Amino acid sequence: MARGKIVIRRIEKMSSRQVTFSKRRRGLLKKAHELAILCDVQVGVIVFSSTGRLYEYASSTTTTTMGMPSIIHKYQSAREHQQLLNPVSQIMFWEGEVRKLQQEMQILQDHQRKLMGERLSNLGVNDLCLLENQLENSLRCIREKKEQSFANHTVQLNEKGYIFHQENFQLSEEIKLMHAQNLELKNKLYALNGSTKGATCYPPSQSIYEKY
Amino acid sequence: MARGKIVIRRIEKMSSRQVTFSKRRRGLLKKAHELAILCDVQVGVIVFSSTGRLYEYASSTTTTTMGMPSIIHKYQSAREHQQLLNPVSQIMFWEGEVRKLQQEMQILQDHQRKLMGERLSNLGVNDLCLLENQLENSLRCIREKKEQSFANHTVQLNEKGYIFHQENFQLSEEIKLMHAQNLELKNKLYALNGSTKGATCYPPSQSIYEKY
DNA sequence: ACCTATTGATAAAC
DNA sequence: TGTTTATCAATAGGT
Repeated sequence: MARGKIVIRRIEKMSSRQVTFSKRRRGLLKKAHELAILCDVQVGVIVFSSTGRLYEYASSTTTTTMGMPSIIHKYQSAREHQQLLNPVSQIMFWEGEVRKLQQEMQILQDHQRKLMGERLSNLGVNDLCLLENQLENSLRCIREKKEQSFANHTVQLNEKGYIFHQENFQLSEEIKLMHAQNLELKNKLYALNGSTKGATCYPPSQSIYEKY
Repeated sequence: MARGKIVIRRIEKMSSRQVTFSKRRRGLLKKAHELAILCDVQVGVIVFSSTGRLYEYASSTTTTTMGMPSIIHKYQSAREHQQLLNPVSQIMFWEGEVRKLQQEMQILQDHQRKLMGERLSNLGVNDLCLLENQLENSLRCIREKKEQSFANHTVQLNEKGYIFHQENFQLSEEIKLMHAQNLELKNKLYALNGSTKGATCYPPSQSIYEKY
Protein backbone atom coordinates (compact mmCIF):
# COMPACT_ATOMS: atom_id res chain seq x y z
CA MET A 1 0.00 0.00 0.00
CA ALA A 2 2.92 2.23 -0.01
CA ARG A 3 5.97 2.79 -2.08
CA GLY A 4 4.44 0.73 -4.80
CA LYS A 5 1.50 -1.60 -4.74
CA ILE A 6 1.79 -5.29 -4.03
CA VAL A 7 -0.17 -8.33 -5.09
CA ILE A 8 -1.85 -10.33 -2.36
CA ARG A 9 0.31 -13.42 -2.49
CA ARG A 10 2.52 -15.24 -0.02
CA ILE A 11 5.61 -13.09 0.56
CA GLU A 12 8.55 -15.31 -0.30
CA LYS A 13 11.29 -13.50 1.57
CA MET A 14 11.12 -14.68 5.16
CA SER A 15 12.27 -11.42 6.76
CA SER A 16 9.85 -9.25 4.80
CA ARG A 17 7.08 -11.67 5.64
CA GLN A 18 7.90 -11.35 9.30
CA VAL A 19 7.92 -7.54 9.17
CA THR A 20 4.68 -7.38 7.20
CA PHE A 21 3.10 -9.83 9.61
CA SER A 22 3.98 -7.64 12.54
CA LYS A 23 2.65 -4.48 10.91
CA ARG A 24 -0.53 -5.89 9.46
CA ARG A 25 -1.35 -7.92 12.54
CA ARG A 26 -1.38 -4.72 14.57
CA GLY A 27 -3.48 -3.04 11.90
CA LEU A 28 -5.99 -5.87 11.88
CA LEU A 29 -6.42 -5.95 15.65
CA LYS A 30 -6.75 -2.18 15.73
CA LYS A 31 -9.43 -2.23 13.05
CA ALA A 32 -11.26 -4.99 14.88
CA HIS A 33 -11.27 -2.86 18.00
CA GLU A 34 -12.49 0.20 16.12
CA LEU A 35 -15.31 -1.77 14.52
CA ALA A 36 -16.38 -3.12 17.89
CA ILE A 37 -16.42 0.31 19.51
CA LEU A 38 -17.83 2.39 16.65
CA CYS A 39 -20.61 0.00 15.79
CA ASP A 40 -21.15 -1.50 19.22
CA VAL A 41 -20.85 -5.09 18.03
CA GLN A 42 -19.07 -8.21 19.20
CA VAL A 43 -15.81 -8.90 17.38
CA GLY A 44 -13.31 -11.69 17.86
CA VAL A 45 -10.01 -12.08 16.01
CA ILE A 46 -7.60 -14.99 16.33
CA VAL A 47 -4.20 -15.09 14.62
CA PHE A 48 -1.63 -17.83 14.78
CA SER A 49 1.85 -16.96 13.56
CA SER A 50 3.70 -19.56 11.55
CA THR A 51 5.64 -20.41 14.71
CA GLY A 52 2.36 -21.08 16.52
CA ARG A 53 2.26 -17.91 18.60
CA LEU A 54 -1.24 -16.71 19.41
CA TYR A 55 -2.45 -13.15 18.92
CA GLU A 56 -6.05 -12.25 19.63
CA TYR A 57 -8.61 -9.51 20.01
CA ALA A 58 -11.97 -9.92 21.66
CA SER A 59 -14.43 -7.12 22.07
CA SER A 60 -16.45 -7.18 25.20
CA THR A 61 -18.72 -5.03 27.31
CA THR A 62 -16.08 -5.33 29.96
CA THR A 63 -12.31 -5.36 29.67
CA THR A 64 -12.30 -8.92 30.91
CA THR A 65 -10.60 -11.68 28.96
CA MET A 66 -13.79 -13.74 29.07
CA GLY A 67 -14.67 -12.07 25.78
CA MET A 68 -13.23 -14.64 23.42
CA PRO A 69 -14.76 -17.72 25.04
CA SER A 70 -18.14 -16.04 25.00
CA ILE A 71 -17.77 -15.08 21.34
CA ILE A 72 -16.66 -18.59 20.44
CA HIS A 73 -19.60 -20.04 22.31
CA LYS A 74 -21.97 -17.74 20.50
CA TYR A 75 -20.35 -18.65 17.20
CA GLN A 76 -20.69 -22.35 17.86
CA SER A 77 -24.32 -22.16 18.90
CA ALA A 78 -25.07 -20.05 15.85
CA ARG A 79 -23.44 -22.66 13.63
CA GLU A 80 -25.23 -25.51 15.36
CA HIS A 81 -28.51 -23.72 14.99
CA GLN A 82 -27.79 -23.16 11.35
CA GLN A 83 -26.86 -26.80 10.85
CA LEU A 84 -29.87 -28.18 12.69
CA LEU A 85 -32.44 -26.53 10.49
CA ASN A 86 -33.30 -28.00 7.15
CA PRO A 87 -31.52 -31.25 6.19
CA VAL A 88 -31.87 -30.34 2.52
CA SER A 89 -29.75 -27.23 2.94
CA GLN A 90 -27.23 -29.34 4.85
CA ILE A 91 -26.93 -31.66 1.87
CA MET A 92 -26.53 -28.70 -0.46
CA PHE A 93 -23.89 -27.31 1.86
CA TRP A 94 -21.79 -30.46 1.74
CA GLU A 95 -22.27 -30.75 -1.99
CA GLY A 96 -20.94 -27.23 -2.24
CA GLU A 97 -17.95 -28.12 -0.09
CA VAL A 98 -17.16 -31.08 -2.31
CA ARG A 99 -17.49 -28.96 -5.41
CA LYS A 100 -15.12 -26.36 -3.98
CA LEU A 101 -12.57 -29.02 -3.10
CA GLN A 102 -12.83 -30.55 -6.54
CA GLN A 103 -12.25 -27.21 -8.20
CA GLU A 104 -9.31 -26.57 -5.94
CA MET A 105 -7.85 -29.95 -6.77
CA GLN A 106 -8.30 -29.27 -10.46
CA ILE A 107 -6.36 -26.03 -10.13
CA LEU A 108 -3.64 -27.72 -8.11
CA GLN A 109 -3.31 -30.49 -10.64
CA ASP A 110 -3.11 -28.05 -13.52
CA HIS A 111 -0.43 -26.05 -11.78
CA GLN A 112 1.52 -29.16 -10.94
CA ARG A 113 1.42 -30.29 -14.56
CA LYS A 114 2.73 -26.91 -15.62
CA LEU A 115 5.50 -27.08 -13.05
CA MET A 116 6.40 -30.42 -14.56
CA GLY A 117 6.53 -28.93 -18.05
CA GLU A 118 3.34 -30.56 -19.29
CA ARG A 119 0.32 -28.96 -21.01
CA LEU A 120 2.08 -25.69 -21.70
CA SER A 121 -0.10 -24.79 -24.66
CA ASN A 122 -2.64 -22.02 -23.99
CA LEU A 123 -0.06 -20.19 -21.84
CA GLY A 124 0.94 -16.62 -22.68
CA VAL A 125 4.48 -15.35 -22.62
CA ASN A 126 3.83 -13.67 -19.28
CA ASP A 127 2.62 -16.87 -17.66
CA LEU A 128 5.58 -18.72 -19.09
CA CYS A 129 7.96 -16.15 -17.65
CA LEU A 130 6.33 -16.43 -14.23
CA LEU A 131 6.58 -20.19 -14.42
CA GLU A 132 10.18 -19.95 -15.48
CA ASN A 133 11.01 -17.66 -12.57
CA GLN A 134 9.21 -19.94 -10.17
CA LEU A 135 11.15 -22.92 -11.41
CA GLU A 136 14.47 -21.07 -11.31
CA ASN A 137 13.68 -20.03 -7.78
CA SER A 138 12.83 -23.59 -6.83
CA LEU A 139 16.01 -24.84 -8.46
CA ARG A 140 18.06 -22.30 -6.57
CA CYS A 141 16.52 -23.36 -3.27
CA ILE A 142 17.06 -27.01 -4.04
CA ARG A 143 20.66 -26.45 -5.07
CA GLU A 144 21.37 -24.43 -1.97
CA LYS A 145 19.91 -27.19 0.12
CA LYS A 146 21.90 -29.78 -1.80
CA GLU A 147 25.18 -27.93 -1.50
CA GLN A 148 24.56 -27.45 2.17
CA SER A 149 23.89 -31.11 2.58
CA PHE A 150 26.91 -32.01 0.44
CA ALA A 151 29.11 -29.70 2.48
CA ASN A 152 27.94 -31.30 5.68
CA HIS A 153 28.62 -34.70 4.27
CA THR A 154 32.08 -33.68 3.11
CA VAL A 155 32.93 -32.35 6.53
CA GLN A 156 31.83 -35.59 8.07
CA LEU A 157 33.89 -37.58 5.59
CA ASN A 158 36.93 -35.42 6.26
CA GLU A 159 36.55 -35.95 9.95
CA LYS A 160 36.23 -39.68 9.47
CA GLY A 161 39.19 -39.67 7.10
CA TYR A 162 41.26 -37.76 9.58
CA ILE A 163 40.45 -40.23 12.33
CA PHE A 164 41.24 -43.14 10.03
CA HIS A 165 44.47 -41.51 8.98
CA GLN A 166 45.54 -41.14 12.58
CA GLU A 167 44.59 -44.74 13.31
CA ASN A 168 46.57 -45.84 10.27
CA PHE A 169 49.57 -43.89 11.38
CA GLN A 170 49.48 -45.47 14.82
CA LEU A 171 48.93 -48.93 13.38
CA SER A 172 51.78 -48.60 10.94
CA GLU A 173 54.05 -47.35 13.72
CA GLU A 174 53.11 -50.43 15.71
CA ILE A 175 53.84 -52.62 12.69
CA LYS A 176 57.21 -51.02 12.22
CA LEU A 177 57.95 -51.61 15.87
CA MET A 178 56.85 -55.23 15.65
CA HIS A 179 58.84 -55.69 12.49
CA ALA A 180 61.93 -54.35 14.24
CA GLN A 181 61.31 -56.67 17.17
CA ASN A 182 60.77 -59.49 14.74
CA LEU A 183 64.05 -58.75 13.01
CA GLU A 184 65.85 -58.61 16.33
CA LEU A 185 64.37 -61.93 17.39
CA LYS A 186 65.36 -63.53 14.10
CA ASN A 187 68.92 -62.27 14.45
CA LYS A 188 69.10 -63.67 17.98
CA LEU A 189 67.75 -66.99 16.69
CA TYR A 190 70.23 -66.97 13.88
CA ALA A 191 73.08 -66.32 16.33
CA LEU A 192 71.95 -69.19 18.57
CA ASN A 193 71.42 -71.70 15.71
CA GLY A 194 74.59 -70.70 13.80
CA SER A 195 72.57 -70.70 10.56
CA THR A 196 74.28 -69.36 7.40
CA LYS A 197 71.17 -67.38 6.35
CA GLY A 198 71.21 -63.61 7.16
CA ALA A 199 68.14 -61.87 8.55
CA THR A 200 65.88 -60.28 5.94
CA CYS A 201 64.17 -56.98 6.59
CA TYR A 202 60.48 -57.37 5.56
CA PRO A 203 58.69 -54.10 4.92
CA PRO A 204 55.46 -53.66 6.89
CA SER A 205 52.23 -54.84 5.21
CA GLN A 206 50.34 -52.18 3.20
CA SER A 207 47.02 -54.03 3.22
CA ILE A 208 45.65 -51.85 5.99
CA TYR A 209 45.63 -48.83 3.66
CA GLU A 210 43.54 -50.61 1.09
CA LYS A 211 40.50 -50.70 3.33
CA TYR A 212 39.78 -47.03 2.58
CA MET B 1 -10.98 8.55 8.06
CA ALA B 2 -12.30 10.62 5.33
CA ARG B 3 -14.02 13.94 5.07
CA GLY B 4 -12.89 14.72 8.57
CA LYS B 5 -11.44 12.47 11.20
CA ILE B 6 -13.59 10.77 13.77
CA VAL B 7 -13.08 9.68 17.33
CA ILE B 8 -13.37 6.00 18.10
CA ARG B 9 -16.57 6.02 20.06
CA ARG B 10 -19.97 4.41 19.67
CA ILE B 11 -21.73 6.11 16.77
CA GLU B 12 -24.99 7.39 18.19
CA LYS B 13 -26.99 7.75 15.01
CA MET B 14 -28.39 4.35 14.18
CA SER B 15 -28.30 4.71 10.39
CA SER B 16 -24.71 5.96 10.30
CA ARG B 17 -23.73 3.14 12.63
CA GLN B 18 -25.29 0.65 10.26
CA VAL B 19 -23.50 2.10 7.24
CA THR B 20 -20.17 2.25 9.00
CA PHE B 21 -20.64 -1.29 10.21
CA SER B 22 -21.19 -2.51 6.71
CA LYS B 23 -18.13 -0.74 5.34
CA ARG B 24 -15.72 -1.47 8.13
CA ARG B 25 -16.82 -5.08 8.45
CA ARG B 26 -15.88 -5.60 4.83
CA GLY B 27 -12.60 -3.82 5.39
CA LEU B 28 -11.79 -5.96 8.41
CA LEU B 29 -12.52 -9.24 6.67
CA LYS B 30 -10.51 -8.13 3.66
CA LYS B 31 -7.52 -7.22 5.81
CA ALA B 32 -7.80 -10.53 7.64
CA HIS B 33 -7.68 -12.32 4.32
CA GLU B 34 -4.69 -10.31 3.12
CA LEU B 35 -2.81 -11.00 6.33
CA ALA B 36 -3.48 -14.71 6.02
CA ILE B 37 -2.32 -14.85 2.42
CA LEU B 38 0.63 -12.46 2.56
CA CYS B 39 2.13 -13.90 5.73
CA ASP B 40 0.91 -17.46 5.33
CA VAL B 41 -0.68 -17.60 8.79
CA GLN B 42 -3.95 -18.82 10.24
CA VAL B 43 -6.51 -16.06 10.82
CA GLY B 44 -10.04 -16.25 12.15
CA VAL B 45 -12.47 -13.36 12.50
CA ILE B 46 -15.94 -13.51 14.01
CA VAL B 47 -18.35 -10.58 14.00
CA PHE B 48 -21.84 -10.48 15.45
CA SER B 49 -24.01 -7.57 14.38
CA SER B 50 -26.22 -5.97 17.00
CA THR B 51 -29.12 -7.93 15.53
CA GLY B 52 -27.20 -11.17 16.08
CA ARG B 53 -26.24 -11.80 12.47
CA LEU B 54 -22.95 -13.67 12.06
CA TYR B 55 -20.15 -12.59 9.76
CA GLU B 56 -16.89 -14.52 9.67
CA TYR B 57 -13.58 -15.06 7.96
CA ALA B 58 -11.41 -18.09 8.40
CA SER B 59 -8.16 -18.58 6.58
CA SER B 60 -7.47 -22.09 5.50
CA THR B 61 -5.24 -24.08 3.24
CA THR B 62 -8.40 -25.04 1.46
CA THR B 63 -11.51 -23.02 0.69
CA THR B 64 -13.47 -25.32 2.97
CA THR B 65 -15.55 -23.97 5.82
CA MET B 66 -13.77 -26.29 8.24
CA GLY B 67 -11.32 -23.45 8.78
CA MET B 68 -13.03 -21.77 11.70
CA PRO B 69 -13.63 -24.90 13.81
CA SER B 70 -10.01 -25.83 13.39
CA ILE B 71 -8.85 -22.35 14.39
CA ILE B 72 -11.16 -22.34 17.39
CA HIS B 73 -9.89 -25.72 18.44
CA LYS B 74 -6.31 -24.55 18.16
CA TYR B 75 -7.17 -21.43 20.14
CA GLN B 76 -8.79 -23.41 22.91
CA SER B 77 -5.94 -25.86 23.26
CA ALA B 78 -3.48 -22.98 23.31
CA ARG B 79 -5.47 -21.31 26.09
CA GLU B 80 -5.76 -24.55 28.07
CA HIS B 81 -2.09 -25.12 27.75
CA GLN B 82 -1.44 -21.60 28.95
CA GLN B 83 -3.79 -22.00 31.88
CA LEU B 84 -2.40 -25.32 33.02
CA LEU B 85 1.07 -24.02 33.62
CA ASN B 86 1.92 -22.22 36.83
CA PRO B 87 -0.83 -21.73 39.43
CA VAL B 88 0.88 -18.56 40.64
CA SER B 89 0.45 -16.88 37.27
CA GLN B 90 -3.17 -18.02 37.28
CA ILE B 91 -3.71 -16.24 40.58
CA MET B 92 -2.06 -13.12 39.24
CA PHE B 93 -4.23 -13.37 36.14
CA TRP B 94 -7.44 -13.42 38.18
CA GLU B 95 -6.18 -10.65 40.41
CA GLY B 96 -5.58 -8.63 37.28
CA GLU B 97 -9.09 -9.38 36.05
CA VAL B 98 -10.54 -8.21 39.34
CA ARG B 99 -8.46 -5.06 39.25
CA LYS B 100 -9.62 -4.31 35.71
CA LEU B 101 -13.24 -4.81 36.70
CA GLN B 102 -12.83 -2.59 39.73
CA GLN B 103 -11.34 0.17 37.63
CA GLU B 104 -14.12 -0.18 35.13
CA MET B 105 -16.70 0.00 37.90
CA GLN B 106 -15.04 3.11 39.23
CA ILE B 107 -15.30 4.76 35.84
CA LEU B 108 -18.92 3.68 35.48
CA GLN B 109 -19.79 5.03 38.90
CA ASP B 110 -18.10 8.35 38.18
CA HIS B 111 -19.96 8.69 34.93
CA GLN B 112 -23.23 7.78 36.56
CA ARG B 113 -22.69 10.42 39.25
CA LYS B 114 -22.05 13.01 36.55
CA LEU B 115 -25.18 11.96 34.72
CA MET B 116 -27.04 12.49 37.98
CA GLY B 117 -25.59 15.97 38.32
CA GLU B 118 -23.24 15.14 41.17
CA ARG B 119 -19.49 15.85 41.49
CA LEU B 120 -19.39 18.25 38.58
CA SER B 121 -16.33 20.11 39.80
CA ASN B 122 -13.13 19.40 37.85
CA LEU B 123 -15.14 19.30 34.60
CA GLY B 124 -14.28 21.65 31.71
CA VAL B 125 -16.82 23.53 29.64
CA ASN B 126 -16.40 21.01 26.84
CA ASP B 127 -17.14 18.07 29.10
CA LEU B 128 -20.13 19.89 30.51
CA CYS B 129 -21.47 20.53 27.02
CA LEU B 130 -21.05 16.86 26.09
CA LEU B 131 -22.81 15.86 29.27
CA GLU B 132 -25.59 18.33 28.58
CA ASN B 133 -26.08 17.01 25.05
CA GLN B 134 -26.08 13.47 26.34
CA LEU B 135 -28.74 14.29 28.89
CA GLU B 136 -30.86 16.21 26.41
CA ASN B 137 -30.64 13.26 24.07
CA SER B 138 -31.63 10.88 26.85
CA LEU B 139 -34.53 13.11 27.81
CA ARG B 140 -35.73 13.22 24.25
CA CYS B 141 -35.62 9.43 24.00
CA ILE B 142 -37.41 9.03 27.29
CA ARG B 143 -40.11 11.51 26.36
CA GLU B 144 -40.66 9.86 23.02
CA LYS B 145 -41.00 6.54 24.74
CA LYS B 146 -43.31 8.03 27.34
CA GLU B 147 -45.60 9.68 24.82
CA GLN B 148 -45.72 6.48 22.85
CA SER B 149 -46.62 4.57 25.96
CA PHE B 150 -49.15 7.18 26.97
CA ALA B 151 -50.75 7.10 23.56
CA ASN B 152 -51.01 3.32 23.71
CA HIS B 153 -52.55 3.53 27.12
CA THR B 154 -55.07 6.12 26.01
CA VAL B 155 -56.12 3.99 23.09
CA GLN B 156 -56.61 1.06 25.41
CA LEU B 157 -58.62 3.19 27.83
CA ASN B 158 -60.77 4.46 25.00
CA GLU B 159 -61.45 0.94 23.86
CA LYS B 160 -62.33 -0.17 27.35
CA GLY B 161 -64.51 2.91 27.85
CA TYR B 162 -66.31 2.25 24.61
CA ILE B 163 -67.06 -1.33 25.64
CA PHE B 164 -68.27 -0.18 29.06
CA HIS B 165 -70.41 2.44 27.46
CA GLN B 166 -72.04 -0.13 25.26
CA GLU B 167 -72.58 -2.44 28.22
CA ASN B 168 -74.07 0.44 30.17
CA PHE B 169 -76.39 1.26 27.36
CA GLN B 170 -77.64 -2.30 27.15
CA LEU B 171 -77.98 -2.57 30.90
CA SER B 172 -79.92 0.66 31.14
CA GLU B 173 -82.18 -0.47 28.33
CA GLU B 174 -82.82 -3.64 30.27
CA ILE B 175 -83.54 -1.65 33.38
CA LYS B 176 -85.99 0.59 31.53
CA LEU B 177 -87.68 -2.51 30.20
CA MET B 178 -87.87 -4.06 33.63
CA HIS B 179 -89.15 -0.84 35.09
CA ALA B 180 -91.89 -0.72 32.49
CA GLN B 181 -92.77 -4.33 33.26
CA ASN B 182 -92.70 -3.48 36.95
CA LEU B 183 -95.03 -0.55 36.41
CA GLU B 184 -97.37 -2.68 34.36
CA LEU B 185 -97.42 -5.37 37.07
CA LYS B 186 -98.14 -2.80 39.75
CA ASN B 187 -100.96 -1.34 37.73
CA LYS B 188 -102.44 -4.79 37.27
CA LEU B 189 -102.11 -5.45 40.98
CA TYR B 190 -103.73 -2.14 41.73
CA ALA B 191 -106.61 -2.94 39.43
CA LEU B 192 -107.03 -6.37 41.07
CA ASN B 193 -106.82 -5.04 44.66
CA GLY B 194 -108.92 -1.96 43.96
CA SER B 195 -106.41 0.16 45.91
CA THR B 196 -106.84 3.95 45.80
CA LYS B 197 -103.18 4.60 45.22
CA GLY B 198 -102.03 5.29 41.59
CA ALA B 199 -98.90 3.64 40.05
CA THR B 200 -95.72 5.66 40.36
CA CYS B 201 -93.15 5.77 37.59
CA TYR B 202 -89.73 5.18 39.18
CA PRO B 203 -86.72 6.33 37.08
CA PRO B 204 -84.04 3.66 36.43
CA SER B 205 -81.16 3.47 38.93
CA GLN B 206 -78.01 5.46 38.04
CA SER B 207 -75.70 3.50 40.36
CA ILE B 208 -74.25 1.45 37.50
CA TYR B 209 -72.54 4.55 36.05
CA GLU B 210 -70.72 5.28 39.25
CA LYS B 211 -68.54 2.21 38.92
CA TYR B 212 -66.36 3.94 36.31
C1' DA C 1 12.62 0.76 15.23
C1' DC C 2 11.77 5.03 12.44
C1' DC C 3 10.64 7.59 8.07
C1' DT C 4 7.79 8.97 4.11
C1' DA C 5 5.93 8.35 -0.53
C1' DT C 6 2.25 6.08 -1.92
C1' DT C 7 -1.68 3.18 -1.78
C1' DG C 8 -5.83 1.83 0.55
C1' DA C 9 -9.79 2.67 3.47
C1' DT C 10 -13.57 5.25 4.41
C1' DA C 11 -16.89 9.47 6.13
C1' DA C 12 -20.04 12.16 4.15
C1' DA C 13 -23.18 13.12 0.66
C1' DC C 14 -26.19 11.47 -2.86
C1' DT D 1 -27.00 -1.03 -0.79
C1' DG D 2 -23.79 1.31 -4.49
C1' DT D 3 -21.10 5.24 -6.21
C1' DT D 4 -18.28 9.25 -5.74
C1' DT D 5 -14.85 12.05 -3.74
C1' DA D 6 -12.13 14.41 -0.39
C1' DT D 7 -9.42 13.03 3.31
C1' DC D 8 -7.34 10.36 6.68
C1' DA D 9 -4.88 5.99 7.96
C1' DA D 10 -2.03 2.06 6.88
C1' DT D 11 1.95 0.47 5.21
C1' DA D 12 6.02 -1.06 1.57
C1' DG D 13 10.42 -0.19 1.02
C1' DG D 14 14.37 1.84 2.52
C1' DT D 15 17.64 3.14 6.39
